[in-house]
Amino acid sequence: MPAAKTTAKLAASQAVEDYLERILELINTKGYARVVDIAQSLKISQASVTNMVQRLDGEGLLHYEKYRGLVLTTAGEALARNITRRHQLLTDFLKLLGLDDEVIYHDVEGMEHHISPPTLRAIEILTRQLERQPALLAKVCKQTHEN
Amino acid sequence: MPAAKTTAKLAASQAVEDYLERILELINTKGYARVVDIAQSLKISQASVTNMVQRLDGEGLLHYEKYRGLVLTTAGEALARNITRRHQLLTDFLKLLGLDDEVIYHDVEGMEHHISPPTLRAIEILTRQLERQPALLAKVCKQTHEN
DNA sequence: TGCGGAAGTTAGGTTGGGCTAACTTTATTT
DNA sequence: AAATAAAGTTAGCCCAACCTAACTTCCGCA
Repeated sequence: MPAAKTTAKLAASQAVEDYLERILELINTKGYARVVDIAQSLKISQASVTNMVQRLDGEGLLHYEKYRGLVLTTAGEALARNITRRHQLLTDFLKLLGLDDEVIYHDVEGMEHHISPPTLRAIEILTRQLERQPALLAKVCKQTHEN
Repeated sequence: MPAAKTTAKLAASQAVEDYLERILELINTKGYARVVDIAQSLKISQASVTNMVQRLDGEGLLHYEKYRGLVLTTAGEALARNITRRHQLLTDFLKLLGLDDEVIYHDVEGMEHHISPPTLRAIEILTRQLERQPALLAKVCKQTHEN
C-alpha cells in the first residue's frame, strides 16, 4: 500500500478542540498548562477541566499525571496545531475585511470548528489574493461601515 | 423611550436554529411542516421532533396543536428567515470560490450558527465585489484546485 | 363504517459537558 | 516543620438533545 495514512483524527468534538487549542496556547506562552489556567482561559470550573483532561488522556491526546500536570502527545499536538491554524487563517481573513477585533474573535471561535480543509484552503488563497487588492478591500471596508 | 425594540431574539441554540430553518424550508416547499418530515430532514427521531416542537411552542416561536400540526409565529418566522439568510449568503460566498457543493453544504450548516451580523454583512459586500472580479476569482479557483 | 397502517405522542433512558461542595495534595511562608 | 493558601481531585448533580419502545390518534379504503 503506497502513501501510508499516519493521521487518524476521527472527529474531535468542539469542546475537545477548544481544550486542545487553549492548552497549546498556554504551553506556547508560559511553557506549561495547569488546570487552573485552562479553566480560567475557557471560563469554566477547574473540576470540569480535570474531567476533560482525564478523558483526553484516555483518548491518547495528552499524557496526564494526577497532581503533576500534562503534556500533549504527538496526536494531541497535531490536532491542536490544526485547530490553531484554522483559527489563524479565519482571523486573518476577517481582519482583512476590516471587522472589529471583538467580533472577529467571537465569530472565529465558533466557526473554526466547522470549516473543512477545502474551504480553509480556498479562504487562505483568497486572503492572499485580496492582500494585493488594496483598492478592492478599501471599497469593501468602506461599504461595510456605511450606514 | 425612542426607537422601540421590537426584536427580542435572545440567543437561540444551534438546535433551535436548525429546527426553525428546516421548518421554514418545508413550509415554503410543501406548504406545511409535519413532524415526520422535520424528523427526516434533520435525520433525527420523530419523538425528538415532538419534544422540540413543544418547547418551541412554549418559547413562542411557533403555534403547535397536538396531532394537528404547527405554524411559525412572527418571532419564529423572523428567526427562521434570519438563519436562512445567513445560510444563503455563506453558500453564495463559498460557491464563488469554486468549492464542491457537498463541502459547501456541510460547512455552511456548521458555520451559519456562529456568524454575527457585522461579519455577515462584510461577507455579503465582499461577495458582491468579487462577483465583478472574474479574473481574480479564476485565479483563486485555479490555485484552490491545484496540487 | 370500521380497521390497519402511518403519523404523532409519552415515558423513560443515555451521553456530553457543564456545575458546586467537599476533600486531598502541593506549595509557600513564617 | 507546621500552618495556611492555592491547586487539583472526587462525588454527585443538572440540563440539552438525542434515543427506543410502547401507546394513541388520525386517515384512507375495502
